[in-house]
Amino acid sequence: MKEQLHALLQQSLASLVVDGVLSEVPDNIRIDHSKDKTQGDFASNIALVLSKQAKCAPKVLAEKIVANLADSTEIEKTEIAGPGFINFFMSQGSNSSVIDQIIDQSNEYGMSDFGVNQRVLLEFVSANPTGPLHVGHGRGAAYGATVANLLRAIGFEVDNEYYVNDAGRQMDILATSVYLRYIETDKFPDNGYKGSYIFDIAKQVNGIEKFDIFDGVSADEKDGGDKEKHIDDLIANCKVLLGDDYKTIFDLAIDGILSGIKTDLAEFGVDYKQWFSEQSLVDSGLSKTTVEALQASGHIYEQDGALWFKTTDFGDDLDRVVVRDNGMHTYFASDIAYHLEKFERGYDKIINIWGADHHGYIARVKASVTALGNDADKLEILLVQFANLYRGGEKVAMSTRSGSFVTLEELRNEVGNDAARFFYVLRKSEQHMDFDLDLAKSKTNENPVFYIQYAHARICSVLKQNTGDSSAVDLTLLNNEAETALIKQLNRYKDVLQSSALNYEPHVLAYYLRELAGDFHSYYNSSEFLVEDATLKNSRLQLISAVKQVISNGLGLLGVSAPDSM
RNA sequence: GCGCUCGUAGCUCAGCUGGAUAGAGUGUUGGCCUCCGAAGCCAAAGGUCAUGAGUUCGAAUCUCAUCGGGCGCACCA
Repeated sequence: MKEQLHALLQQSLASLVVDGVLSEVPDNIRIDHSKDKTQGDFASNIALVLSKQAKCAPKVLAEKIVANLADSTEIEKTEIAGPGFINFFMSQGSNSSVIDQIIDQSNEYGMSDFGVNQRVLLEFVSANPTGPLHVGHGRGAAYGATVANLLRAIGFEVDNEYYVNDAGRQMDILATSVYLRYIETDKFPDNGYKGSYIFDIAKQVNGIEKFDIFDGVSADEKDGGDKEKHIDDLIANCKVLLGDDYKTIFDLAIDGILSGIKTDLAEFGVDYKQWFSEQSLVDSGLSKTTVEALQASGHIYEQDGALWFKTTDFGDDLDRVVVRDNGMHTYFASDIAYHLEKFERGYDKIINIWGADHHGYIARVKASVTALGNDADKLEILLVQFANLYRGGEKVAMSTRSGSFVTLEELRNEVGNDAARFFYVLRKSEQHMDFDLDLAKSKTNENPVFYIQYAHARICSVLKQNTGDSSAVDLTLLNNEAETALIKQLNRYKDVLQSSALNYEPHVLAYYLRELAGDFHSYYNSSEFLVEDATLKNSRLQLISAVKQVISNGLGLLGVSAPDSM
């Protein structure tokens, strides 16, 4: 319907170009769903946009545009309003035809082929496997999974990926922490992982000799020493004394934590196509050859014994080290290789979802992409802000270091997956959010998840009570205020879905569903559905069936269930 | 200090690729169940869109400055 209006406007503008009123037809003609019913169903600001080009007042131009519009049975009337908006009032039949479309296409309704034949790589969460996911990761998980769903709904082929940082020092600290819990010493490094999950992993270790790995190590911070050096010494001792057994502990630690993360995400409705190992980049030699490639193209220089990548040539603030003076590759070096590898897989679009605290890394990663001859515009980095938890009106204190954080699993158990998924995407991703645990748990009208689910359940309940023949339907009977509003809302769904997806903004869909549910609840209170007149009854049931379908489809994309009863 | 980001109703937030009287929820106040699920509906009150300039026919939206909050500025990952 909107497409037809678009074509009609384009035609009209083209004829005005022939008449010499306009010099050219713009390629971005905007048509919006009117926010107020007195302004019709659709509105265009095109006359305001082009008034300068036409050298006449917007209202005058609007009249010319309307006069040149071809006749259409879909349009009941047009009006010029305000400073020069053109308002389109569509015929009732044109508006209500959406109901049939929704019923026909059922679960598929709303989908489109906008992104057909385009492949997207979406990397998200990618938390270090040094402990269970916490509520901060949960937001990235919910956001990423929903963005993937939205993009798929409009035709993109999306591959979800989790980058596993299984190489490097943090993993050694993890393994050493596990070993220390295994030998049950009362000494523990300041920098070790202190969480209770370390004990659980340590319990699975058996048959490995218990050495005193504190022999000869430098002092820890609490004893006036350097905590970094202290733990590095412990790791070194651990490796030497344990020999092959070190790898056994190491693998046990990472496998244990990673499988926990996988289970957690799967239960949260978040699925991955691939878990990409950082270590695999080292093993395959790609990390090394990537640095060599940068060297060959003259982007690397040596200083103080380290190799620096001249990212400032590509807009970064400072140059960055890729190989340390001890010969170790930095995390950044792996990241360069990883992104190169991503580009080589031939995706049309590569999206990374990062915690907002990593925003400082965007410039250097994009620099590396450009330096290696790829198009950095293909790489989009979306940022997700932290979530603050509130319970009983008080902010829940969290600190990763001390191990006192609320895990994603605890959150899911406390508020349920539906509420967690919905609350996480209810706010714009780059916006700080306050997550009110009490509200998410409440089964009252304060809770938007239940408000929407309730609308769905209510419709199911009504439909269940219907008896009799349902063949006689006349959608033109749906013309009271509540019905008109509801039909108008249904007509918006496809556009909402598309813009929500293209802008990576799930909250737009979440807000829409709340509005749709609200319009339904109003309708429910103002009109009776199961009336004597069979044709009217069937028509109303068709309408609310369509509402039920759209709620179900929309919630599905958000990863939230649409129960028949609650 | 430099960079990024945010500042909209008591509270939590939409609206930001410039457009018509700035919107929801919650909270407050007052109404609606002999009727399909009251986990609902209706209504009222509530605003210097942080502040000040600028661009424009038109600014919550774009530009600059100031104030205030968050984050980032490692040969860590």
